[in-house]
Amino acid sequence: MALTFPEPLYQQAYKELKRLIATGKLQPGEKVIMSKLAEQYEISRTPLREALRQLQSEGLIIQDHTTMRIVEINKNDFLDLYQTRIVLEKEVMKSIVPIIPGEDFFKIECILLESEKAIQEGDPYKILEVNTQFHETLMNYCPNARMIQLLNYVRSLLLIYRATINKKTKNNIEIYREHKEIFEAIKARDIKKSIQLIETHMLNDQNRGLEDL
Amino acid sequence: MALTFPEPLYQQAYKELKRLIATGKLQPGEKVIMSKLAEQYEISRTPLREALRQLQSEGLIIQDHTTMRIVEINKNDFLDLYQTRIVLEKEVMKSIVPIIPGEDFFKIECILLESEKAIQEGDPYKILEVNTQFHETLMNYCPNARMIQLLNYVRSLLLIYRATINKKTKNNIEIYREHKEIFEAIKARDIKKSIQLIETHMLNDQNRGLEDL
DNA sequence: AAAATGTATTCTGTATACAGTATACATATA
DNA sequence: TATATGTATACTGTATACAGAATACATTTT
Repeated sequence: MALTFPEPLYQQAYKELKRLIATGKLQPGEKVIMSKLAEQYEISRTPLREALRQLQSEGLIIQDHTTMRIVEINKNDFLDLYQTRIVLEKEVMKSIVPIIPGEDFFKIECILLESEKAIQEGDPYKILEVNTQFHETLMNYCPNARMIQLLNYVRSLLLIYRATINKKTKNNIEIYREHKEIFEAIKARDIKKSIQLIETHMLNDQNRGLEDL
Repeated sequence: MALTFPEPLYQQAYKELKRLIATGKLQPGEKVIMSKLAEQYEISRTPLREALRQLQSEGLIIQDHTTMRIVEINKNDFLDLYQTRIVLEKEVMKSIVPIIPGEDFFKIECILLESEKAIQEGDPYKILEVNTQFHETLMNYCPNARMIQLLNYVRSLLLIYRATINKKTKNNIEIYREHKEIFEAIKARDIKKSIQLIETHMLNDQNRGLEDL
């Protein structure tokens, strides 16, 4: 039996803080007081600080001389992030369409089915999760690990915005349709169309988000 | 008189470590022993660890269970980074060509003149510096701050490779010519050509680097 | 001599202590 | 009442202490 080691606290703290930001428990612009957080989670400041530094270098937290804050939401930045995301998503799409193994298509079909189910059940948390899964599954076929890393980075920054963006059922159905279309183009190995569809999907996503900023 | 505060140790350490990596003093694959480094720089492990975590989240250092190492050089990764860089550089070029103010052209011309001078003097350190300046100056006209951030990130990872790549005089002249061509296209506000030239320049750069890997 | 075991040493992860800086609040001064 | 000053409190940056875990090396066993 292989013993499993508990994850170090600085990693746990990192994940937890990221979750707090993504779910809006830590609001944009909010002061982050190390000692308070440490006390709250009953860990010392040492591992917590390491977690915060990581978040800082990811741009989720900014430090102004000595006080840390959750990064502010701002429409321009949102647009910048989406513009960047689009460039990367298109390039990723270009690379994956020819190489996704045909026998893996059913996996993606399953995710789409899950998505349909989640929408019918009206479970907003699950919908978000499955949608994320759709993109992540596709993305991971990209042979360029650095491109994936950057895309993940941009997506993680967009989490901050996601926390404040309302989820409407109308949107969820739209998103589902767009995902399905993208998948069809991929299955047909149609690179041009896949790229065009992912771009449209991203622009729609951007506009859906923009309504709430 | 405005008093100036000493930079915190974790930031100083961060910069210093990055420098050590970029100059090859810390070799790719080398073990990073926190306690040794702390002793060497006569600081405690606490701020050092924070610096290391930052470098880790930037991908310059990787941790394998409990041991940290400088990230390994590897041809595939080098190509991945360049592919990513090309995508970003092209997009940046697209956005800056129409908006660089005409009255700023002389600034860029100055950099090119500096470059010429540095080549004649055969000062390899200055050549590198001026070349870097050329790209950074252009880049900073891009209104998308996030795109710049990502590009900086990719370029900072490429530093690891730069530390091991030989600089040949022949290359420097080639690079200078390519820069000059790019600048001419920008001055002519020729977006298509500028994009095409930056792509060629990047591919050449990649191949010049590849020779030494 | 090779494999297994025990032991010392090194290193990491974490908590805590302490100094110095910033902030907040009360009190004094105009 | 508004501004300045003093003082307590809170917070950060850094060093250090200590408990495991990993590693290296010596000793025993086969």
